[in-house]
Amino acid sequence: MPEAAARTRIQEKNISAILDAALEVFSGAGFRGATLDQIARAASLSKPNLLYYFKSKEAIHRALLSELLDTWLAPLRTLDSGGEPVDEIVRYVMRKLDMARELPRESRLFANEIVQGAPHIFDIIEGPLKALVDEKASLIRKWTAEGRIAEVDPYHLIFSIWATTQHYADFDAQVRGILRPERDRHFDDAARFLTHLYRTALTPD
Amino acid sequence: MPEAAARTRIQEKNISAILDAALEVFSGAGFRGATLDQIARAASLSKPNLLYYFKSKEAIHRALLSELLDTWLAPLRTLDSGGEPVDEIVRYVMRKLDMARELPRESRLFANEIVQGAPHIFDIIEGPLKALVDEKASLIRKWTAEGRIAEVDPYHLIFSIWATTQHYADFDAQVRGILRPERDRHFDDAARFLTHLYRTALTPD
DNA sequence: CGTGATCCTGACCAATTGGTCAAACTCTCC
DNA sequence: GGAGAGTTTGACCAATTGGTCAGGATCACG
Repeated sequence: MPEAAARTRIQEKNISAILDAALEVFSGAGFRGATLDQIARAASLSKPNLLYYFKSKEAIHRALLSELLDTWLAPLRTLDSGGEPVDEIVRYVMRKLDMARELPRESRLFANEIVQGAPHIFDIIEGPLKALVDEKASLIRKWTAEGRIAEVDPYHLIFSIWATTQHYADFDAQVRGILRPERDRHFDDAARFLTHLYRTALTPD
Repeated sequence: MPEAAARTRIQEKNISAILDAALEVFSGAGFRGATLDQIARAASLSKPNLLYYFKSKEAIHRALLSELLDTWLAPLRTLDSGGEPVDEIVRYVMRKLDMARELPRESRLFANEIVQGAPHIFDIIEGPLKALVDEKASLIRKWTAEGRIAEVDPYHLIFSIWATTQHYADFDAQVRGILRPERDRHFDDAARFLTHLYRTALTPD
């Protein structure tokens, strides 16, 4: 890939076309399931031209993951010590659910990666992601200690929020097969259900 | 594959070796990520010998999925109208969580399949699975109507149970990366958390 | 023990796939 | 408008992969 520092107009356009195409293909087929030909076709470029911008399939994948990781974790970062704890967490759930609706490809990209053992991002999970989760977990523990939310394991609370929200993107095929809903209708129902679930479980007795 | 009706001792042994090897490989790499060589090696057979028992890679995958589907859905089938509703559902959650611990490969096999759009089992999802879920959803609705559990959308309740429990198998790499726990310790914490989550959310006010 | 069915293998094949390269084309900027 | 950097491509390659096949080994059974 040409230097990021000074990008041509053409580079700008093609690199973002490639990343978008790669997101489409990788998220639908996983790393090994995706082929350079598919990505090239989706980006309307020839295969050698792809490899002019990225030196390998791996390089495209790596670039995609690191480009999207920040976006993906942004909602958790905004979990803040100001505000009413239960509201704060329910708001986080709603933001994550919105992301599952708006960015299902991104969700599935990470799902594919992690289901297969996170071979390309395990160091990020153990490092920066763990650090972020640790930080938010102790915030939640503080809230518990102050009696402002019910006593729950903060790590498993976070896991359950990830699981329940991302489910609607990652397992979309199953959800649609069972509900056969009109477009996106079920997200509203999911929002209502999850609000109830977390509000009742977190409100201190 | 030779007739199921009358199986040789050798067939019995090799077919189950193949299916076990295939479970290992497919669950870790997805359908396209898996290769016949890997499966053959894991089963200690030659590749042509694999293809003596199953006529294609697809055939192995199909056989695996249909063999495991019943096991996988058994816990939902046992959700029964007898007994206290909240206990009944919490018991279902615990059984699903046990399965994530005991049968993570099976969970990941289905996860891989569904994340990638369920190409091989969409008809099963729309058919028998939907029928089963519909049936249990109306049981839950009945409980709601009788005031024996809180008012919740039964479909999204079931989705959330699948999501939260299977998460520990499917996203194991992430869970381990963040918790770094001693072997399986975190399943006990998860059980406690999920019990609290569903008990409080489902107990009628 | 022999014979037919079952089981197994090495050699092979065609298609796909990630990747290379030299040559040609096109843009930018003086 | 021309020189040099930047961009694109067709032809090609080696490795991998799913699958075939003819023949040989082994087993069950009368």
